[in-house]
Amino acid sequence: MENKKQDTASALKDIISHAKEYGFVFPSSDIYDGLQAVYDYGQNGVELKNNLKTVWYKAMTMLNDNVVGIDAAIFMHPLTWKASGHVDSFNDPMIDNKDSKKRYRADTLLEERAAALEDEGKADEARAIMQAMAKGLDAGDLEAVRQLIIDQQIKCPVSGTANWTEVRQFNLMFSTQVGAVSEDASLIYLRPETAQGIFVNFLNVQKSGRMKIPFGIAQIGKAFRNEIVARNFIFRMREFEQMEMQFFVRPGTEMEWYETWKQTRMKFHQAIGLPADSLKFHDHDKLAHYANAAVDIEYKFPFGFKEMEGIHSRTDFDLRSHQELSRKKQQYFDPEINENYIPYVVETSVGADRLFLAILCNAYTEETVGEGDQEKQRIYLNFHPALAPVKVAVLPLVKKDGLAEKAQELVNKIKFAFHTTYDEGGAIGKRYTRQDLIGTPYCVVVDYQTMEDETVTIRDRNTMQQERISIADLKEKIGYAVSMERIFEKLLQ
RNA sequence: GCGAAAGUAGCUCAGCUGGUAGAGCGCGACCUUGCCAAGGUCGAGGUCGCGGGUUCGAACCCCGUCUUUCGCUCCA
Repeated sequence: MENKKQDTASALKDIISHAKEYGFVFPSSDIYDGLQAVYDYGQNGVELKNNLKTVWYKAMTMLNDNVVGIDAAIFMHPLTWKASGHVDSFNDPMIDNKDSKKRYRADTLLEERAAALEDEGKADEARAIMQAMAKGLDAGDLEAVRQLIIDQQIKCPVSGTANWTEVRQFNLMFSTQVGAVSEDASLIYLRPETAQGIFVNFLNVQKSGRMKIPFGIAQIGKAFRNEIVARNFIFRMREFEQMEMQFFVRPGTEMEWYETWKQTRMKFHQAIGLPADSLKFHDHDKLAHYANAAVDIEYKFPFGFKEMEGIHSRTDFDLRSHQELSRKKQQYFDPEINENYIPYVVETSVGADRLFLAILCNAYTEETVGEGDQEKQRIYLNFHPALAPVKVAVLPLVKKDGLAEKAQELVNKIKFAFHTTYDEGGAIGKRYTRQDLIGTPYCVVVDYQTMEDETVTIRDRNTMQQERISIADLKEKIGYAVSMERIFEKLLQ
């Protein structure tokens, strides 16, 4: 058990090192020692991530003729977050007990105290507490709130002590100001989820696109949460990217669609190369304020099975809430049943960065090749060819005798069809390894025979086997293998 | 947030009781070679995370701080 923990810890460390060394993920602002829970994608990481986003977006919008995309702004009207429940849910003054390590809402502790006093017939005292607390909170004077808790000798119900930390305002939303003059400026939030951009555009899309229920709106975009604790590399970041689809359905049919999307999404993860036994559903015991059913798709990360995607039946919570606050009807007239209603919503929401991490962890392969004295450790990234950052590396066997020029010529022939790289430095074996380490599925070598008969060898990353083929067939052969169509075919099965 | 460990070259790390910085790999140029991390020569690259303190002198001791990893905690 002890060993296993060490193994999994080092597995993640190896992947983090590899990600940095080979240009996938760098700590943000690295030269300034990084910024907690913020990361940048490097030259290979951005290719992989873009491929993931593309395959998701196409799987949503091209494979389903009733799903369309949008790209909503990160800034939204502040009332959006009032309607969604984020403003109320995430503005709590919190306090920790140092002995029990339990965290409480400071206002709740004081309210309970006041209620207890009232029961004892000390209504005046109770009122004084509530007034002092309100004054402190309104003024943002958290130290006063803490002092109040200490003065009242409120103890932690678990540890029974009054050993409290400072009171801190926990707000998961980042805020900033819109407007150049600060007095005129209004507080605005960086969106903590992309979903609301879809909800507020529901009618715009439905009317302009003449969409009929059921239909979906898909979106990829950044979201921001001021996480208290961020852990596990890019698993929980302050700035992250979501790939979301909100599917609008007739009330009463939501559970069928919930089931359908559950299965569809699981199939997707398997189609892009994640093994079935590393994926599982995890039903939520405790439902969020907006949901009547919720399940996570979890992936077996080196630190355990963790949420990668959430599928929620959100009822009409969001649209109804927006309707109330905006006073604009969010209804759909269903011609089939001749009725107006606020649609129910089934949401699929996957973290692009989490999916990236899952794909990277899954791809990282250490294997022993050769036997006896020839035995060697080999590391490669086993990406689905359609996801790999670089599809093919063209390598001249040697630099001289015109082989380099011939190889360059070949690069120019294929580089517009798929991401191609050229490498002439060092021994051929080293160059194969360089490509293995970033997960390039194919290496094409120009050798002396090429000069005579226009054939090259093509080497497969996983098997290391080579095959000699004609240059004329190269584009088609590689193009077929690296196309996302192979993934879509699996989804349609 | 609490507790633990770590931070030295691009990477992995060594560096003794405090005495002005090392290896392997990688990287660049050239020579040799030519199908799975080849050999040789030369070279670039570090105010030892950062800031203080102690000391004649600090990578090393002390304090603070930042970052990362791990365990709790938290996660609409």
